[in-house]
Amino acid sequence: MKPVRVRFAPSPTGALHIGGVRTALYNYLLARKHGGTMILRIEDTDQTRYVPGAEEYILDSLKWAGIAIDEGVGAGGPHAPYRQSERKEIYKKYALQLVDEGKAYYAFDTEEELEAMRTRLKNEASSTQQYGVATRMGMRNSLTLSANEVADKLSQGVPYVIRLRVPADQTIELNDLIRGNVSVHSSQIDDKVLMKSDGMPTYHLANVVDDYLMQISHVIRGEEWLPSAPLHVLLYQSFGWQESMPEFAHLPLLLKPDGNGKLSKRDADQMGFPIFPLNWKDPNTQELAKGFRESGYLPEALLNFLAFLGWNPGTEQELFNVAQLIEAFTIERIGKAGAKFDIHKAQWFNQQYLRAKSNKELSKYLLTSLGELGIDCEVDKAEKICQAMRDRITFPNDIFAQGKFFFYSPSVFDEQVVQKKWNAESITVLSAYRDELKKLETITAENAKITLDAVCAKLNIGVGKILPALRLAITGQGSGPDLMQTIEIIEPKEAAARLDFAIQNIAIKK
RNA sequence: GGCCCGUUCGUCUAGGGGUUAGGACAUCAGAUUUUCAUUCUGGUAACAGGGGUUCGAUUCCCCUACGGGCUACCA
Repeated sequence: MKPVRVRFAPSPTGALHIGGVRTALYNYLLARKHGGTMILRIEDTDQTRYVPGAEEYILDSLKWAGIAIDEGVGAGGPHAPYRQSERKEIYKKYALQLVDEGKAYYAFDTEEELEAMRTRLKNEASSTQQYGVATRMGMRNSLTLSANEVADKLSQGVPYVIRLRVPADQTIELNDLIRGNVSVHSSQIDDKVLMKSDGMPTYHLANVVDDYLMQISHVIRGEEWLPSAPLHVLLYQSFGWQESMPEFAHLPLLLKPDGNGKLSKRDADQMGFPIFPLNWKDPNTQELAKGFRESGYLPEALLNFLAFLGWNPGTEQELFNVAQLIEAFTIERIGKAGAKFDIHKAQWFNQQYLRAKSNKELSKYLLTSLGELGIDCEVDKAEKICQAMRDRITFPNDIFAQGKFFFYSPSVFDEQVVQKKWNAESITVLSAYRDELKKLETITAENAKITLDAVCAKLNIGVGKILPALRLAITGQGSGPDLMQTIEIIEPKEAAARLDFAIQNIAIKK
Protein backbone atom coordinates (compact mmCIF):
# COMPACT_ATOMS: atom_id res chain seq x y z
CA MET A 1 0.00 0.00 0.00
CA LYS A 2 1.31 3.41 -0.83
CA PRO A 3 1.99 5.82 2.01
CA VAL A 4 -1.04 7.70 3.25
CA ARG A 5 -0.81 11.32 2.25
CA VAL A 6 -3.94 13.38 2.71
CA ARG A 7 -4.63 17.04 2.30
CA PHE A 8 -7.02 19.56 3.70
CA ALA A 9 -7.45 22.20 1.02
CA PRO A 10 -9.58 25.14 2.05
CA SER A 11 -9.83 28.38 0.16
CA PRO A 12 -9.20 31.54 2.13
CA THR A 13 -12.50 33.21 1.37
CA GLY A 14 -13.60 33.79 4.94
CA ALA A 15 -13.86 31.99 8.23
CA LEU A 16 -13.44 28.24 8.22
CA HIS A 17 -16.85 26.56 8.37
CA ILE A 18 -17.37 23.91 11.03
CA GLY A 19 -17.95 21.38 8.25
CA GLY A 20 -14.47 22.20 7.05
CA VAL A 21 -13.14 21.42 10.47
CA ARG A 22 -14.77 18.01 10.29
CA THR A 23 -13.25 17.40 6.87
CA ALA A 24 -9.85 18.38 8.23
CA LEU A 25 -10.41 16.09 11.20
CA TYR A 26 -11.23 13.04 9.08
CA ASN A 27 -8.15 13.66 6.96
CA TYR A 28 -6.08 14.04 10.08
CA LEU A 29 -7.44 10.88 11.69
CA LEU A 30 -6.66 8.83 8.61
CA ALA A 31 -3.16 10.23 8.36
CA ARG A 32 -2.39 9.56 12.00
CA LYS A 33 -3.89 6.12 11.99
CA HIS A 34 -1.60 5.02 9.19
CA GLY A 35 1.46 6.98 10.16
CA GLY A 36 0.84 9.12 7.11
CA THR A 37 1.17 12.80 6.32
CA MET A 38 -1.39 15.56 6.83
CA ILE A 39 -0.97 18.35 4.30
CA LEU A 40 -2.48 21.81 4.32
CA ARG A 41 -2.87 23.35 0.90
CA ILE A 42 -4.39 26.75 0.41
CA GLU A 43 -6.58 26.95 -2.68
CA ASP A 44 -6.52 30.62 -3.47
CA THR A 45 -6.85 30.59 -7.23
CA ASP A 46 -9.80 32.94 -7.20
CA GLN A 47 -8.22 36.28 -6.59
CA THR A 48 -11.54 38.07 -6.54
CA ARG A 49 -12.61 36.15 -3.48
CA TYR A 50 -9.50 36.61 -1.46
CA VAL A 51 -10.23 37.74 2.09
CA PRO A 52 -7.43 39.14 4.19
CA GLY A 53 -6.85 37.26 7.40
CA ALA A 54 -8.67 34.14 6.25
CA GLU A 55 -5.56 32.05 5.81
CA GLU A 56 -4.28 32.95 9.22
CA TYR A 57 -7.69 32.19 10.63
CA ILE A 58 -7.59 28.71 9.12
CA LEU A 59 -4.18 28.08 10.61
CA ASP A 60 -5.25 29.35 14.03
CA SER A 61 -8.42 27.29 13.94
CA LEU A 62 -6.65 24.05 13.14
CA LYS A 63 -4.10 24.75 15.79
CA TRP A 64 -6.74 25.40 18.41
CA ALA A 65 -8.59 22.25 17.43
CA GLY A 66 -5.40 20.25 17.76
CA ILE A 67 -5.32 19.20 14.13
CA ALA A 68 -1.62 19.29 13.43
CA ILE A 69 -0.25 19.91 9.96
CA ASP A 70 2.79 17.90 8.92
CA GLU A 71 3.39 19.51 5.59
CA GLY A 72 2.10 22.53 3.71
CA VAL A 73 1.33 26.14 4.41
CA GLY A 74 2.71 27.01 7.80
CA ALA A 75 4.81 23.85 7.92
CA GLY A 76 6.76 23.74 4.67
CA GLY A 77 7.74 20.55 2.91
CA PRO A 78 9.21 18.96 -0.21
CA HIS A 79 6.42 20.08 -2.52
CA ALA A 80 6.42 23.76 -1.67
CA PRO A 81 4.92 26.15 -2.39
CA TYR A 82 1.59 24.95 -0.99
CA ARG A 83 -0.35 28.06 -1.83
CA GLN A 84 -1.86 27.59 -5.27
CA SER A 85 -1.51 31.20 -6.27
CA GLU A 86 2.22 30.67 -6.04
CA ARG A 87 2.10 27.64 -8.33
CA LYS A 88 0.54 29.40 -11.30
CA GLU A 89 3.28 28.47 -13.76
CA ILE A 90 3.06 24.81 -12.88
CA TYR A 91 -0.60 24.63 -13.83
CA LYS A 92 -0.03 26.55 -17.01
CA LYS A 93 2.56 24.06 -18.10
CA TYR A 94 0.16 21.17 -17.61
CA ALA A 95 -2.71 22.97 -19.28
CA LEU A 96 -0.53 23.65 -22.29
CA GLN A 97 0.54 20.04 -22.36
CA LEU A 98 -3.09 19.04 -22.74
CA VAL A 99 -3.55 21.58 -25.52
CA ASP A 100 -0.53 20.18 -27.35
CA GLU A 101 -1.94 16.71 -27.10
CA GLY A 102 -5.30 17.83 -28.42
CA LYS A 103 -7.03 17.07 -25.13
CA ALA A 104 -7.73 20.70 -24.38
CA TYR A 105 -8.17 23.83 -26.46
CA TYR A 106 -8.10 27.59 -26.40
CA ALA A 107 -11.42 29.39 -26.24
CA PHE A 108 -11.93 33.09 -26.97
CA ASP A 109 -15.64 33.45 -26.38
CA THR A 110 -16.72 36.55 -24.55
CA GLU A 111 -19.09 36.47 -21.64
CA GLU A 112 -21.86 37.78 -23.89
CA GLU A 113 -21.29 35.02 -26.41
CA LEU A 114 -21.45 32.40 -23.72
CA GLU A 115 -24.61 33.93 -22.36
CA ALA A 116 -26.15 33.98 -25.85
CA MET A 117 -25.32 30.31 -26.32
CA ARG A 118 -26.96 29.40 -23.03
CA THR A 119 -30.15 31.36 -23.62
CA ARG A 120 -30.43 29.94 -27.12
CA LEU A 121 -30.23 26.39 -25.79
CA LYS A 122 -32.65 27.21 -23.06
CA ASN A 123 -35.15 28.52 -25.58
CA GLU A 124 -34.72 25.38 -27.62
CA ALA A 125 -35.71 23.50 -24.46
CA SER A 126 -32.46 21.62 -24.56
CA SER A 127 -31.87 19.57 -21.45
CA THR A 128 -28.46 21.08 -20.92
CA GLN A 129 -26.87 24.38 -21.73
CA GLN A 130 -23.31 23.27 -21.63
CA TYR A 131 -20.24 24.15 -23.59
CA GLY A 132 -19.39 20.70 -24.85
CA VAL A 133 -19.57 18.14 -27.60
CA ALA A 134 -22.82 19.51 -28.94
CA THR A 135 -21.91 23.16 -28.89
CA ARG A 136 -18.17 23.65 -29.02
CA MET A 137 -18.00 23.63 -32.82
CA GLY A 138 -20.29 26.63 -32.87
CA MET A 139 -18.07 28.71 -30.62
CA ARG A 140 -14.92 30.70 -31.08
CA ASN A 141 -12.07 28.43 -30.12
CA SER A 142 -9.00 26.72 -31.46
CA LEU A 143 -11.18 23.89 -32.72
CA THR A 144 -13.18 26.16 -35.00
CA LEU A 145 -10.62 28.82 -35.79
CA SER A 146 -7.69 28.25 -38.13
CA ALA A 147 -4.24 27.79 -36.65
CA ASN A 148 -3.28 31.21 -37.95
CA GLU A 149 -6.23 32.94 -36.42
CA VAL A 150 -5.47 31.32 -33.11
CA ALA A 151 -1.82 32.28 -33.27
CA ASP A 152 -2.80 35.86 -34.14
CA LYS A 153 -5.17 36.18 -31.24
CA LEU A 154 -2.64 34.72 -28.86
CA SER A 155 0.07 37.10 -29.99
CA GLN A 156 -2.30 40.06 -29.87
CA GLY A 157 -3.10 39.25 -26.29
CA VAL A 158 -6.78 38.53 -26.84
CA PRO A 159 -8.11 37.05 -23.59
CA TYR A 160 -8.59 33.31 -23.66
CA VAL A 161 -9.28 30.34 -21.46
CA ILE A 162 -8.19 26.76 -21.86
CA ARG A 163 -11.00 24.22 -21.88
CA LEU A 164 -10.89 20.47 -21.51
CA ARG A 165 -12.03 18.63 -24.61
CA VAL A 166 -14.34 16.11 -23.05
CA PRO A 167 -14.56 12.88 -25.09
CA ALA A 168 -17.84 12.32 -26.90
CA ASP A 169 -19.13 8.99 -25.78
CA GLN A 170 -17.58 7.50 -22.76
CA THR A 171 -18.73 6.32 -19.37
CA ILE A 172 -16.60 7.55 -16.54
CA GLU A 173 -16.47 5.32 -13.51
CA LEU A 174 -15.38 6.28 -10.11
CA ASN A 175 -15.10 4.13 -7.05
CA ASP A 176 -15.87 6.21 -4.03
CA LEU A 177 -14.83 4.73 -0.70
CA ILE A 178 -18.06 5.87 0.90
CA ARG A 179 -20.56 5.61 -1.94
CA GLY A 180 -19.24 2.76 -3.98
CA ASN A 181 -19.43 2.95 -7.74
CA VAL A 182 -20.55 6.17 -9.32
CA SER A 183 -20.69 6.41 -13.06
CA VAL A 184 -21.42 9.34 -15.29
CA HIS A 185 -21.62 9.61 -19.03
CA SER A 186 -19.19 12.04 -20.61
CA SER A 187 -22.07 13.80 -22.37
CA GLN A 188 -23.08 15.08 -18.94
CA ILE A 189 -19.77 16.80 -18.43
CA ASP A 190 -19.09 20.08 -20.12
CA ASP A 191 -15.80 21.35 -21.47
CA LYS A 192 -14.74 22.78 -18.17
CA VAL A 193 -12.43 25.74 -18.07
CA LEU A 194 -9.03 24.57 -16.87
CA MET A 195 -7.22 27.85 -17.06
CA LYS A 196 -8.92 31.19 -16.62
CA SER A 197 -8.22 34.29 -18.64
CA ASP A 198 -6.19 35.75 -15.79
CA GLY A 199 -3.80 32.85 -16.13
CA MET A 200 -4.94 31.17 -12.93
CA PRO A 201 -6.12 27.58 -12.99
CA THR A 202 -9.62 26.64 -11.93
CA TYR A 203 -10.11 24.41 -8.95
CA HIS A 204 -10.41 21.35 -11.15
CA LEU A 205 -7.04 21.66 -12.80
CA ALA A 206 -5.16 22.86 -9.77
CA ASN A 207 -6.57 20.20 -7.53
CA VAL A 208 -5.73 17.33 -9.87
CA VAL A 209 -2.25 18.59 -10.70
CA ASP A 210 -1.41 19.22 -7.07
CA ASP A 211 -2.82 15.97 -5.78
CA TYR A 212 -0.73 14.19 -8.39
CA LEU A 213 2.47 16.11 -7.74
CA MET A 214 2.04 15.92 -3.99
CA GLN A 215 1.35 12.22 -4.21
CA ILE A 216 -1.92 12.39 -2.39
CA SER A 217 -3.25 8.94 -1.57
CA HIS A 218 -6.79 9.82 -0.45
CA VAL A 219 -8.99 12.74 -1.36
CA ILE A 220 -11.40 13.21 1.51
CA ARG A 221 -13.73 16.13 0.90
CA GLY A 222 -17.34 17.21 1.10
CA GLU A 223 -20.13 15.72 -0.96
CA GLU A 224 -20.54 18.95 -2.88
CA TRP A 225 -17.55 17.75 -4.91
CA LEU A 226 -19.10 14.49 -5.94
CA PRO A 227 -20.62 15.83 -9.18
CA SER A 228 -17.26 17.06 -10.38
CA ALA A 229 -15.33 13.99 -9.31
CA PRO A 230 -15.86 12.25 -12.67
CA LEU A 231 -14.36 15.30 -14.35
CA HIS A 232 -11.34 14.91 -12.13
CA VAL A 233 -11.07 11.26 -13.06
CA LEU A 234 -11.20 12.31 -16.69
CA LEU A 235 -8.39 14.73 -16.02
CA TYR A 236 -6.24 12.02 -14.46
CA GLN A 237 -6.88 9.92 -17.54
CA SER A 238 -6.05 12.79 -19.85
CA PHE A 239 -2.72 13.26 -18.15
CA GLY A 240 -2.09 9.53 -18.13
CA TRP A 241 -1.97 9.49 -14.36
CA GLN A 242 -4.67 6.95 -13.69
CA GLU A 243 -2.22 4.60 -12.04
CA SER A 244 -1.44 7.09 -9.31
CA MET A 245 -4.93 8.48 -8.97
CA PRO A 246 -5.91 8.88 -5.32
CA GLU A 247 -8.81 7.14 -3.65
CA PHE A 248 -11.89 9.31 -3.26
CA ALA A 249 -14.13 9.64 -0.23
CA HIS A 250 -16.96 12.14 -0.42
CA LEU A 251 -18.27 13.05 3.00
CA PRO A 252 -21.96 13.54 3.78
CA LEU A 253 -22.87 17.16 4.38
CA LEU A 254 -23.62 18.89 7.63
CA LEU A 255 -27.24 20.01 7.47
CA LYS A 256 -29.34 22.66 9.14
CA PRO A 257 -30.79 21.63 12.50
CA ASP A 258 -34.34 22.09 11.27
CA GLY A 259 -34.08 20.06 8.16
CA ASN A 260 -33.49 21.61 4.83
CA GLY A 261 -30.16 22.40 3.32
CA LYS A 262 -26.53 22.85 4.09
CA LEU A 263 -25.67 24.27 7.46
CA SER A 264 -24.99 27.95 7.04
CA LYS A 265 -23.96 30.93 9.06
CA ARG A 266 -27.54 32.18 8.99
CA ASP A 267 -28.78 29.14 10.89
CA ALA A 268 -26.15 29.62 13.49
CA ASP A 269 -27.10 33.23 13.99
CA GLN A 270 -30.78 32.45 14.16
CA MET A 271 -30.48 29.58 16.58
CA GLY A 272 -27.77 31.15 18.65
CA PHE A 273 -24.91 28.74 18.30
CA PRO A 274 -21.53 29.13 16.68
CA ILE A 275 -20.61 27.74 13.30
CA PHE A 276 -17.01 28.85 13.17
CA PRO A 277 -14.23 27.47 15.35
CA LEU A 278 -12.98 30.88 16.41
CA ASN A 279 -14.48 34.34 16.55
CA TRP A 280 -14.39 35.90 13.12
CA LYS A 281 -14.69 39.50 12.28
CA ASP A 282 -15.57 40.03 8.68
CA PRO A 283 -13.05 42.53 7.33
CA ASN A 284 -15.60 44.03 4.94
CA THR A 285 -18.70 44.31 7.07
CA GLN A 286 -16.94 44.39 10.45
CA GLU A 287 -19.56 41.92 11.55
CA LEU A 288 -18.47 39.62 14.34
CA ALA A 289 -19.37 35.92 14.23
CA LYS A 290 -19.03 33.86 17.37
CA GLY A 291 -16.59 30.98 17.55
CA PHE A 292 -16.84 27.68 19.37
CA ARG A 293 -13.73 28.54 21.30
CA GLU A 294 -15.11 31.82 22.60
CA SER A 295 -18.45 30.19 23.37
CA GLY A 296 -16.76 27.86 25.80
CA TYR A 297 -16.43 24.66 23.82
CA LEU A 298 -13.40 22.57 24.57
CA PRO A 299 -11.51 21.47 21.47
CA GLU A 300 -11.52 17.80 22.50
CA ALA A 301 -15.28 17.90 22.99
CA LEU A 302 -15.86 19.62 19.65
CA LEU A 303 -13.70 17.07 17.86
CA ASN A 304 -15.48 14.17 19.52
CA PHE A 305 -18.84 15.65 18.55
CA LEU A 306 -17.75 16.38 15.00
CA ALA A 307 -16.24 12.95 14.52
CA PHE A 308 -19.61 11.41 15.33
CA LEU A 309 -21.45 13.51 12.77
CA GLY A 310 -21.28 11.09 9.91
CA TRP A 311 -19.05 8.49 11.45
CA ASN A 312 -19.30 6.03 14.31
CA PRO A 313 -17.11 3.24 15.61
CA GLY A 314 -19.83 0.59 15.57
CA THR A 315 -19.65 0.15 19.33
CA GLU A 316 -21.68 1.85 22.02
CA GLN A 317 -18.84 3.97 23.27
CA GLU A 318 -19.31 7.65 22.49
CA LEU A 319 -16.60 9.40 24.43
CA PHE A 320 -13.41 9.27 22.43
CA ASN A 321 -10.37 11.40 22.93
CA VAL A 322 -8.27 12.15 19.87
CA ALA A 323 -5.95 9.20 20.42
CA GLN A 324 -8.95 6.89 20.63
CA LEU A 325 -10.50 8.44 17.56
CA ILE A 326 -7.31 7.79 15.63
CA GLU A 327 -7.33 4.21 16.80
CA ALA A 328 -10.98 3.59 15.92
CA PHE A 329 -11.35 5.62 12.73
CA THR A 330 -11.93 3.96 9.39
CA ILE A 331 -13.34 5.42 6.19
CA GLU A 332 -15.58 2.38 5.80
CA ARG A 333 -17.59 3.44 8.83
CA ILE A 334 -18.44 6.86 7.47
CA GLY A 335 -22.14 7.08 6.65
CA LYS A 336 -23.73 8.26 3.43
CA ALA A 337 -26.55 10.48 4.61
CA GLY A 338 -26.26 14.11 5.62
CA ALA A 339 -26.24 14.83 9.34
CA LYS A 340 -28.26 17.53 10.97
CA PHE A 341 -26.30 19.68 13.28
CA ASP A 342 -27.63 19.32 16.82
CA ILE A 343 -26.00 21.74 19.18
CA HIS A 344 -27.53 19.95 22.20
CA LYS A 345 -25.33 16.98 21.58
CA ALA A 346 -22.31 19.22 21.29
CA GLN A 347 -23.19 20.71 24.65
CA TRP A 348 -23.49 17.28 26.16
CA PHE A 349 -20.03 16.36 24.92
CA ASN A 350 -18.70 19.60 26.33
CA GLN A 351 -20.24 18.80 29.69
CA GLN A 352 -18.66 15.37 29.70
CA TYR A 353 -15.20 16.70 28.97
CA LEU A 354 -15.56 19.48 31.47
CA ARG A 355 -16.58 17.11 34.23
CA ALA A 356 -13.61 14.92 33.55
CA LYS A 357 -11.36 17.76 34.66
CA SER A 358 -10.03 18.13 38.19
CA ASN A 359 -11.11 20.95 40.46
CA LYS A 360 -7.66 22.38 40.03
CA GLU A 361 -8.07 22.53 36.25
CA LEU A 362 -11.56 23.96 36.55
CA SER A 363 -10.39 26.58 39.01
CA LYS A 364 -8.13 28.01 36.34
CA TYR A 365 -11.17 28.90 34.27
CA LEU A 366 -12.79 30.52 37.26
CA LEU A 367 -9.68 32.40 38.22
CA THR A 368 -9.41 33.70 34.67
CA SER A 369 -12.99 34.99 34.72
CA LEU A 370 -12.36 36.63 38.07
CA GLY A 371 -9.05 38.10 36.99
CA GLU A 372 -10.76 39.87 34.09
CA LEU A 373 -13.12 41.49 36.57
CA GLY A 374 -10.38 42.30 39.03
CA ILE A 375 -11.81 40.07 41.71
CA ASP A 376 -9.33 38.45 44.06
CA CYS A 377 -9.83 34.86 45.08
CA GLU A 378 -7.72 32.33 46.93
CA VAL A 379 -6.89 29.23 44.93
CA ASP A 380 -8.34 27.09 47.71
CA LYS A 381 -11.63 28.88 47.60
CA ALA A 382 -11.75 28.69 43.82
CA GLU A 383 -11.27 24.94 43.95
CA LYS A 384 -14.02 24.59 46.53
CA ILE A 385 -16.37 26.58 44.32
CA CYS A 386 -15.52 24.34 41.38
CA GLN A 387 -16.24 21.29 43.47
CA ALA A 388 -19.64 22.74 44.33
CA MET A 389 -20.42 23.77 40.75
CA ARG A 390 -18.85 20.99 38.70
CA ASP A 391 -21.93 18.85 38.14
CA ARG A 392 -24.07 21.72 36.95
CA ILE A 393 -21.95 23.34 34.29
CA THR A 394 -21.79 22.99 30.53
CA PHE A 395 -19.20 25.66 29.80
CA PRO A 396 -16.20 26.85 31.78
CA ASN A 397 -17.73 30.26 32.13
CA ASP A 398 -20.77 28.78 33.88
CA ILE A 399 -18.73 28.35 37.03
CA PHE A 400 -18.64 32.07 37.47
CA ALA A 401 -21.82 33.00 35.64
CA GLN A 402 -23.93 30.65 37.73
CA GLY A 403 -21.95 31.19 40.89
CA LYS A 404 -21.76 34.96 41.09
CA PHE A 405 -23.21 34.83 44.58
CA PHE A 406 -19.93 33.39 45.82
CA PHE A 407 -18.53 36.85 45.21
CA TYR A 408 -21.42 39.25 45.36
CA SER A 409 -24.17 39.35 47.95
CA PRO A 410 -27.54 39.30 46.23
CA SER A 411 -29.49 42.53 45.93
CA VAL A 412 -32.35 41.17 43.88
CA PHE A 413 -34.26 38.05 44.76
CA ASP A 414 -36.05 35.57 42.55
CA GLU A 415 -39.66 36.74 42.56
CA GLN A 416 -41.20 33.32 42.24
CA VAL A 417 -39.36 31.98 45.24
CA VAL A 418 -40.21 35.09 47.26
CA GLN A 419 -43.82 34.54 46.37
CA LYS A 420 -43.90 30.93 47.38
CA LYS A 421 -41.36 30.49 50.15
CA TRP A 422 -40.82 33.76 51.93
CA ASN A 423 -43.05 34.13 54.99
CA ALA A 424 -43.11 35.02 58.66
CA GLU A 425 -42.06 31.53 59.64
CA SER A 426 -38.99 31.55 57.43
CA ILE A 427 -37.99 34.92 58.83
CA THR A 428 -38.18 33.55 62.36
CA VAL A 429 -36.00 30.55 61.54
CA LEU A 430 -33.56 32.53 59.44
CA SER A 431 -33.15 35.11 62.19
CA ALA A 432 -32.29 32.40 64.67
CA TYR A 433 -29.88 30.79 62.23
CA ARG A 434 -28.29 34.15 61.56
CA ASP A 435 -27.65 34.62 65.26
CA GLU A 436 -25.83 31.30 65.37
CA LEU A 437 -23.73 32.09 62.32
CA LYS A 438 -22.74 35.45 63.67
CA LYS A 439 -20.85 33.81 66.48
CA LEU A 440 -18.47 32.03 64.14
CA GLU A 441 -15.47 32.95 62.00
CA THR A 442 -15.52 29.79 59.94
CA ILE A 443 -17.80 26.83 59.55
CA THR A 444 -17.77 23.54 57.67
CA ALA A 445 -20.66 22.50 55.51
CA GLU A 446 -21.28 19.71 57.94
CA ASN A 447 -21.52 22.04 60.92
CA ALA A 448 -23.61 24.51 59.00
CA LYS A 449 -26.07 21.67 58.54
CA ILE A 450 -25.92 20.57 62.18
CA THR A 451 -26.50 24.12 63.30
CA LEU A 452 -29.41 24.56 60.97
CA ASP A 453 -30.92 21.27 62.12
CA ALA A 454 -30.63 22.39 65.73
CA VAL A 455 -32.27 25.74 65.03
CA CYS A 456 -35.12 24.08 63.20
CA ALA A 457 -35.59 21.46 65.87
CA LYS A 458 -35.80 24.13 68.51
CA LEU A 459 -38.42 26.03 66.58
CA ASN A 460 -40.13 22.82 65.66
CA ILE A 461 -40.05 23.23 61.91
CA GLY A 462 -38.85 20.96 59.12
CA VAL A 463 -35.52 21.88 57.54
CA GLY A 464 -36.81 21.20 54.06
CA LYS A 465 -39.46 23.78 54.53
CA ILE A 466 -37.13 26.71 55.05
CA LEU A 467 -34.26 25.63 52.81
CA PRO A 468 -35.63 27.46 49.76
CA ALA A 469 -35.95 30.66 51.75
CA LEU A 470 -32.44 30.24 53.09
CA ARG A 471 -31.11 29.73 49.59
CA LEU A 472 -33.00 32.77 48.43
CA ALA A 473 -31.46 34.91 51.17
CA ILE A 474 -27.95 33.63 50.56
CA THR A 475 -27.92 33.51 46.75
CA GLY A 476 -30.96 35.41 45.56
CA GLN A 477 -31.88 32.35 43.50
CA GLY A 478 -34.20 29.41 43.64
CA SER A 479 -31.58 26.88 42.66
CA GLY A 480 -27.89 26.37 42.91
CA PRO A 481 -25.19 24.15 44.35
CA ASP A 482 -25.31 22.61 47.81
CA LEU A 483 -26.30 25.33 50.24
CA MET A 484 -24.27 24.19 53.20
CA GLN A 485 -21.18 24.11 51.07
CA THR A 486 -22.04 27.56 49.83
CA ILE A 487 -22.23 28.84 53.40
CA GLU A 488 -18.89 27.23 54.18
CA ILE A 489 -17.31 28.95 51.20
CA ILE A 490 -18.67 32.43 51.76
CA GLU A 491 -18.09 32.04 55.53
CA PRO A 492 -20.57 32.53 58.38
CA LYS A 493 -20.15 36.28 58.85
CA GLU A 494 -21.01 36.95 55.24
CA ALA A 495 -23.88 34.48 55.36
CA ALA A 496 -25.23 36.21 58.47
CA ALA A 497 -24.96 39.59 56.81
CA ARG A 498 -26.88 38.32 53.81
CA LEU A 499 -29.58 36.93 56.06
CA ASP A 500 -29.82 40.30 57.75
CA PHE A 501 -30.19 42.05 54.46
CA ALA A 502 -32.81 39.63 53.22
CA ILE A 503 -34.84 39.77 56.41
CA GLN A 504 -34.92 43.52 56.28
CA ASN A 505 -35.51 43.93 52.58
CA ILE A 506 -37.69 41.17 51.27
CA ALA A 507 -41.35 41.92 51.67
CA ILE A 508 -43.70 39.11 52.52
CA LYS A 509 -46.05 38.55 49.61
CA LYS A 510 -48.95 36.81 51.22
C1' G B 1 -35.18 21.69 -15.97
C1' G B 2 -30.77 18.18 -16.29
C1' C B 3 -27.20 15.13 -13.68
C1' C B 4 -25.47 12.96 -9.13
C1' C B 5 -26.17 11.43 -4.01
C1' G B 6 -29.24 10.12 -0.07
C1' U B 7 -33.82 8.31 3.26
C1' U B 8 -33.97 3.51 10.65
C1' C B 9 -37.07 7.02 17.04
C1' G B 10 -37.61 14.67 17.29
C1' U B 11 -31.76 14.45 16.58
C1' C B 12 -26.91 11.52 15.98
C1' U B 13 -26.86 6.55 14.79
C1' A B 14 -26.21 0.56 15.39
C1' G B 15 -28.09 -3.45 12.84
C1' G B 16 -29.03 -6.32 8.58
C1' G B 17 -33.08 -11.70 4.77
C1' G B 18 -36.21 -14.68 10.42
C1' U B 19 -34.12 -9.26 16.21
C1' U B 20 -38.85 -7.89 21.87
C1' A B 21 -35.15 -3.25 15.66
C1' G B 22 -29.99 -1.71 20.07
C1' G B 23 -27.38 2.79 22.06
C1' A B 24 -26.71 8.12 22.87
C1' C B 25 -28.80 13.29 23.00
C1' A B 26 -33.43 15.53 23.83
C1' U B 27 -38.13 14.62 26.25
C1' C B 28 -41.50 12.49 30.03
C1' A B 29 -42.26 9.76 34.77
C1' G B 30 -40.46 7.64 39.35
C1' A B 31 -36.51 7.09 43.16
C1' U B 32 -32.56 9.46 45.88
C1' U B 33 -31.05 14.41 47.36
C1' U B 34 -35.70 17.18 53.97
C1' U B 35 -34.18 22.83 48.09
C1' C B 36 -32.23 23.01 42.85
C1' A B 37 -28.86 20.33 39.99
C1' U B 38 -26.32 15.73 39.86
C1' U B 39 -27.10 10.44 40.05
C1' C B 40 -30.14 6.07 39.37
C1' U B 41 -34.43 3.47 37.31
C1' G B 42 -38.18 3.32 33.89
C1' G B 43 -41.30 5.18 29.74
C1' U B 44 -42.87 7.51 24.98
C1' A B 45 -40.64 7.24 20.21
C1' A B 46 -38.15 4.86 14.00
C1' C B 47 -37.14 1.10 9.25
C1' A B 48 -40.79 7.22 3.55
C1' G B 49 -44.58 4.72 0.12
C1' G B 50 -45.65 1.06 -3.76
C1' G B 51 -44.19 -3.03 -6.48
C1' G B 52 -41.10 -7.22 -7.06
C1' U B 53 -37.26 -11.47 -5.53
C1' U B 54 -38.02 -14.91 -1.40
C1' C B 55 -40.98 -19.72 2.74
C1' G B 56 -39.85 -14.88 4.87
C1' A B 57 -37.96 -8.36 3.64
C1' U B 58 -36.59 -2.94 7.54
C1' U B 59 -32.34 -5.48 5.16
C1' C B 60 -31.62 -7.31 -1.97
C1' C B 61 -33.80 -5.11 -6.90
C1' C B 62 -37.09 -1.52 -9.44
C1' C B 63 -40.37 2.64 -9.34
C1' U B 64 -42.47 6.82 -6.83
C1' A B 65 -42.21 10.49 -3.16
C1' C B 66 -39.34 13.45 -0.30
C1' G B 67 -34.62 15.66 0.97
C1' G B 68 -29.86 17.31 -0.45
C1' G B 69 -25.78 18.56 -3.77
C1' C B 70 -24.00 20.21 -8.46
C1' U B 71 -25.24 22.66 -12.87
C1' A B 72 -19.52 29.81 -13.30
C1' C B 73 -13.36 32.06 -16.35
C1' C B 74 -16.23 30.04 -7.27
C1' A B 75 -14.04 26.79 -4.46
